[in-house]
Amino acid sequence: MKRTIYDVAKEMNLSPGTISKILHGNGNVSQATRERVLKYVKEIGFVADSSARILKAKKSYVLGIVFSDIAHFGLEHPFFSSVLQHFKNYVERFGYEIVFIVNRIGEQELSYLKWCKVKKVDGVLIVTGNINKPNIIELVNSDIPAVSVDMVMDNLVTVISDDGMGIEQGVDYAIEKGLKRLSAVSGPLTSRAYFERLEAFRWALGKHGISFKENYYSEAESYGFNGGYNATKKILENSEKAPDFVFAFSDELAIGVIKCLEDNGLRVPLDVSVIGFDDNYFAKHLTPALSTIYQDKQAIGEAAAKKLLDIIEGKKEKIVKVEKIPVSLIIRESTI
Amino acid sequence: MKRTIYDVAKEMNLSPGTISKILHGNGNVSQATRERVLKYVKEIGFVADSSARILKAKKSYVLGIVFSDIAHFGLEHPFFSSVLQHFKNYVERFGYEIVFIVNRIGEQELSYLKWCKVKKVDGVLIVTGNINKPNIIELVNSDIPAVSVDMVMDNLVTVISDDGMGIEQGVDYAIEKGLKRLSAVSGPLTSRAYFERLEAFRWALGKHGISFKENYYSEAESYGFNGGYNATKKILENSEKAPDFVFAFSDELAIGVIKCLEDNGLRVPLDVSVIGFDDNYFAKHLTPALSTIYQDKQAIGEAAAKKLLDIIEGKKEKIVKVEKIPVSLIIRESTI
DNA sequence: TTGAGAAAATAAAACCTTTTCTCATATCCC
DNA sequence: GGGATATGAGAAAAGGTTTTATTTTCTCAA
Repeated sequence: MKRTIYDVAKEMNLSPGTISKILHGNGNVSQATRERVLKYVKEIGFVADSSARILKAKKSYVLGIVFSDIAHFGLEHPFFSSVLQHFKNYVERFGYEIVFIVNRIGEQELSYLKWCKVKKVDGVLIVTGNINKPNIIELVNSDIPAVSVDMVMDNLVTVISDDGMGIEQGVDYAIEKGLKRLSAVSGPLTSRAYFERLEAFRWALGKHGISFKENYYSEAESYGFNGGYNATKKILENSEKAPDFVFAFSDELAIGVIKCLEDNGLRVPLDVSVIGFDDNYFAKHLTPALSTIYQDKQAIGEAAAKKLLDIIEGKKEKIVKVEKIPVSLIIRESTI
Repeated sequence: MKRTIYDVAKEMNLSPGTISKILHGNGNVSQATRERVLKYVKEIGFVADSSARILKAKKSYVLGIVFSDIAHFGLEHPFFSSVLQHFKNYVERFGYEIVFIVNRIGEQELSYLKWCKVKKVDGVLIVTGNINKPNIIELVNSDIPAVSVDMVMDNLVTVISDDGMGIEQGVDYAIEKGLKRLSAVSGPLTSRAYFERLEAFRWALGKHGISFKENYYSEAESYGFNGGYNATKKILENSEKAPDFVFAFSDELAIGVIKCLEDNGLRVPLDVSVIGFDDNYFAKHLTPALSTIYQDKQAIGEAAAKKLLDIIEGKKEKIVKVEKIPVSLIIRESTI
């Protein structure tokens, strides 16, 4: 009962080629037949077979997603999954669908790039903090349109939050409130975002004439709660006077930071103010509700989508290489 | 520079058919040539074109995911995204990949079923609380292998948490602790899970000789924080004596419940104990840390994957129609 | 009426596999 | 040694589109 384009052609006394042109191409066909065919096609609900189309046309309307090993969070990662959701929504409006890139097909193993070629994906979105995988480097340097979120590389178009802006806002706020002993807890610096936030933190201190003190800073050995907790412990141990402000470079870290502070008899925000980074959806439900830097996941996802579609459609010239999405400081209860 | 199976055949002095058989089929070919070809193929990194393969073989090794409109959460939904992650991990081990089903291809709109046919997906996973969409019903009643999580329908294989077990454990615990005025806050009953939890709650009360009191129960008008908050308010207003236990049928609701309780001068857990449902990853970081029913997302995702692959591979007989995954009670600080 | 040129439609090749059927060769048994 | 059977490999069709080159049809001016 499944119809082919050939059947449709027969039923309409036309050739398959004409039907094809009407459905997808833009060759010469009269307005009259075009409308007639469109009407009929809609009526019988005909849709051209996808694999045959891809085979011949070498275009799939499929976008590959590299979404791997993000701190072993995968799809559950609150930031990346949100970005992906908005990316998905955006591209679907333009008839694209998304599929996760894997490194095998059936029994055969292959590189990401090879996979993309074999699948004829039109482009890829790279969502990962992990920059140094040969698989990804190969992909980025290929001719496949690619956009990344949160990962900066030569010749790779990227959308990121304006980390510098966020850090500056947080530090400015602390200064404004008269806080003196500003400290910071970063995630592993192998991640670009953390690295950049640390740089910005140094810079922002400098702006206010404060010198960066090693003992008020600690790099967590892991991303989550434990990382934040242990890093804070280290700061407390290494400093005569406890800090009165700690900038946690992610909300997850912040939870650990606060817990550690409290375990050491310090009250948040009375004794020390804490600011996180992300504004994950649980931030507002913590006690105290977490002050944090809001990252606009929707803007990021959509900007990445737009850029990727632009590249695919050949509008290369108008694409700026790295786009920074503004962030904003949200003050809740974890700061004075 | 891209090689076809025809090129490979030529280079090895064989026919394309033979190469194909070696790579994927299982026809008659001698061990010697098989090994020779396999070696060469690996060496040059040849992989057969996907669309041509799908076109001819009518099998795609692609699994469609219906993942729509879950309370407008999408991929960010902590429960479903986790289940999906584990599903994905499992099927990838067997050479399958996943793609999100959408309701259009390029410019053309189509039903989920049509989409699956056109794309030749081998099976679908339905991840949604929303049962009554014609699109989904049509899909379920088709000949496409389907498995769902959290959605029970005739002739649909399903994997769910053992909601009854969870509720019973929670109620048992409350009774054991001597709590007397047990109340419950449910999410919208249009969702099967909530409906079943409510049934179980009634039953569990009965088991202990307690009658279900309408004024100690409230159905939230939405899924999240606000839903829980307002539902609790209603209970407080409708009852002479405040409950000393409230079973929130999700962690998200529980946050609202606790907030409302506290806003009304009731201390958790001193005055009233609260138990949630899910054990989302933020549950342990709330204050007080939330006691809750742990749902095993990994077991659910993997069971669903296994079932789907079984159906696809024709092992229909050995499939039980609805599989309930055990849950467990986790006591933290929100209960006495 | 004719013919040039534009517009519309067609025919057929190409895209790259898989699979069925057939053929050739090797193996076996009496 | 000869017929029967197994085994390995190939030829060719089929799968359903898109696209290029070609033909047919139409329009309009001379």
